[in-house]
Amino acid sequence: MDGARSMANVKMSDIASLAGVSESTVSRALSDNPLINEATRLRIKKIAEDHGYVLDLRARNLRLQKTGTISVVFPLLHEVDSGFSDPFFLEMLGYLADELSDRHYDLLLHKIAPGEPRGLVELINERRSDGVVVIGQSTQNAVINELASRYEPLVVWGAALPDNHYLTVGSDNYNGAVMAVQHLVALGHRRIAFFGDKILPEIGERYAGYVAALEKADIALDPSLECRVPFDRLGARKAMNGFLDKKLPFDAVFAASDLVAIAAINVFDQRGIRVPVDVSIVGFDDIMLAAAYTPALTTVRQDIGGGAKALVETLFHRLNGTPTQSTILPTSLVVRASCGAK
Amino acid sequence: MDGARSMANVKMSDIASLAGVSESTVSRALSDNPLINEATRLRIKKIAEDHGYVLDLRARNLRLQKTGTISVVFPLLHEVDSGFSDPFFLEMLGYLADELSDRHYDLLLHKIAPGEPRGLVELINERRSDGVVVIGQSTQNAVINELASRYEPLVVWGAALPDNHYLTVGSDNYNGAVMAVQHLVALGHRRIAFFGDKILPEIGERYAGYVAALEKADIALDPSLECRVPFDRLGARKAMNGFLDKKLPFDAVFAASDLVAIAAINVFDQRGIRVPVDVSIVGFDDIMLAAAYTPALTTVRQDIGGGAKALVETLFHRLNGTPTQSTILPTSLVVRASCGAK
DNA sequence: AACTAAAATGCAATCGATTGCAATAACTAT
DNA sequence: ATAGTTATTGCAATCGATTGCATTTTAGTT
Repeated sequence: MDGARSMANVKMSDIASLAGVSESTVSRALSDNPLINEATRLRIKKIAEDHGYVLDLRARNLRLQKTGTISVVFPLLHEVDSGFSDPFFLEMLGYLADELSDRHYDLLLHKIAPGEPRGLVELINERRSDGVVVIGQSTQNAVINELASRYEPLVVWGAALPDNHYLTVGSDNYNGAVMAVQHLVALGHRRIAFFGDKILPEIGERYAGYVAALEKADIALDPSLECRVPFDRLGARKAMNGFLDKKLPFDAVFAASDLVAIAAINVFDQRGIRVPVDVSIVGFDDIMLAAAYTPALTTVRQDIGGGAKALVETLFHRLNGTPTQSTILPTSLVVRASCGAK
Repeated sequence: MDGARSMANVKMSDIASLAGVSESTVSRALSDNPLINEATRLRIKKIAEDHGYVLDLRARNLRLQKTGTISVVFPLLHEVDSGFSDPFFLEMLGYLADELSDRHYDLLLHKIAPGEPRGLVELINERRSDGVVVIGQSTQNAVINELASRYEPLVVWGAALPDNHYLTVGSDNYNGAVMAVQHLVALGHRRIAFFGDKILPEIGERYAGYVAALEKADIALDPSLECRVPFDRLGARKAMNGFLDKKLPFDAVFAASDLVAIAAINVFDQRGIRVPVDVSIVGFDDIMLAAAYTPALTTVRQDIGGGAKALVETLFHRLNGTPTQSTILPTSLVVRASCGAK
């Protein structure tokens, strides 16, 4: 770990000697403290510049008791696929990176495995970051709740569950699902399947919207039309094939996410079921690839950029002590080819 | 920034008083230093545990002159799309996160805009991380080269350009492209278009492979069959539509990335050109969605997981002073439906 | 020129750890 | 017992900044 850094390592005391002043003066000059004489300030800045001086953030942060960093945590949905699975999360990450760097904050990326929620607690205790954004509550609701009672600068992307004690930012999953299903109903579909795992809070909300929309359209809910699709690719295919093997008649699918929709179209294709000719399908998320898919995916758009912005704003309000609330972002239906309406 | 942290903030000196020993002893006990008496060590650890003590990494890192963090930098390819564009990069990011967390290192995520390469230099100077992984040299080769001469713990994912002074880990783009094009040739195609922007080093290597494979097959290179597809979605569509407007006959496409291939299939579809019936297409990357696409994409697989591993290993060798070299990872052809061979 | 007010700078403590060296306690051998 | 080890523990300096308070310098007033 030595000899690795071959770059000039100028520190504040060096600049101080060079300028013939004290460290205090250098510190103040560099931070534009008005106590310092204009001429002195300029001279010091010039010297610092010339010698390529850069503040050591470790030291400054230790002194100031902050870090200039925000942790972004992804609870993994399952053990199988070790990478991030859903492009949705990744788009969110990109936007978060933008929002944070606009505020000159750094982004510390963490993944926590389903087994070990302790990770979150340690992350916080080590004081590596000034606040935490958790992307998706997954099945960790209880842990997050417990944690939030002791740690304030925490915001979660996900569903606003009734028993949450933590701040959330999330999409209006319920109404998004209602719109999706109503659209399918309007196209004349009656036997609409639900593909997704409603154990996850957000998916649960989407399922509730599905149920409500069916009820409103006077279509009896047929529980056998629900296919519990897990988040890993193989499991998903297996579940969907199992569903198809039952040979239940259905004319449309409301998929709980675009990824599920895409996987479904693929499985359908292999069995000669054509989308949207034989079956209409609507997804959820509007990931970048939804528009580029063939057929292009009808889907419920979540405002990912807006979500990232709200997450960061909410977090900074917390950090500054400004009162804030949870946010629910509106969703909208994007009609494309996969539902046959085009 | 005050009152934000409501969590108990126990520090080492607190544990020391509680245990009736000095801070030194606590420090040593917690790090299992054999100097400390077994009984004392256990007692101190117990107390620390009971009081939820966690090391303040800022302080430790300042003292030890390290950070326990690795920066991962994404040079943005274009100004338009502010998010990360390519799922390939994001899969890479996921794997890097795994590799680093296995080594108990944190991952600091950075994006640098095309305009301001200074970002990289500052990032390094602020000493926020012990090393840097740059994902894709983009068009920043000169900057990276200059930087690498002064800063050692730096590894770059990308092409091993002849004038590089920095360590790289990358795929065998050339041979991957050769395989892809040879496959198309073997299927009887003669007019094979190249879709991609060869200004980027890696794409340049793929183009070279394309040219070589054609030559070997005695097919004259037709420059009009090259379509310079930029990285942003709109620009890409525009370029491809422009290409199609020229009505040049072609029977296959070698796309420089899966994303380009997917976009191409989409544009083709809108014009009634069917894949693989009318045109065969081969992509590059094997992103997760390549298999899930309809038609499933024939593509050149890059070993992303292996790449991430090599990047991290190479970087740690650098940090430890162990001599290392650049790595070129083998690529392989994955045959699926989009080339019509299935 | 003398004195006061204001402006500019420096001193030294502090953030929370680690570690070389000195000091003390506990043992061993004679 | 006594000197000589050896096993434990503590002191104090250090990492690189920031900042309240004291101090010096400069400017302003009569």
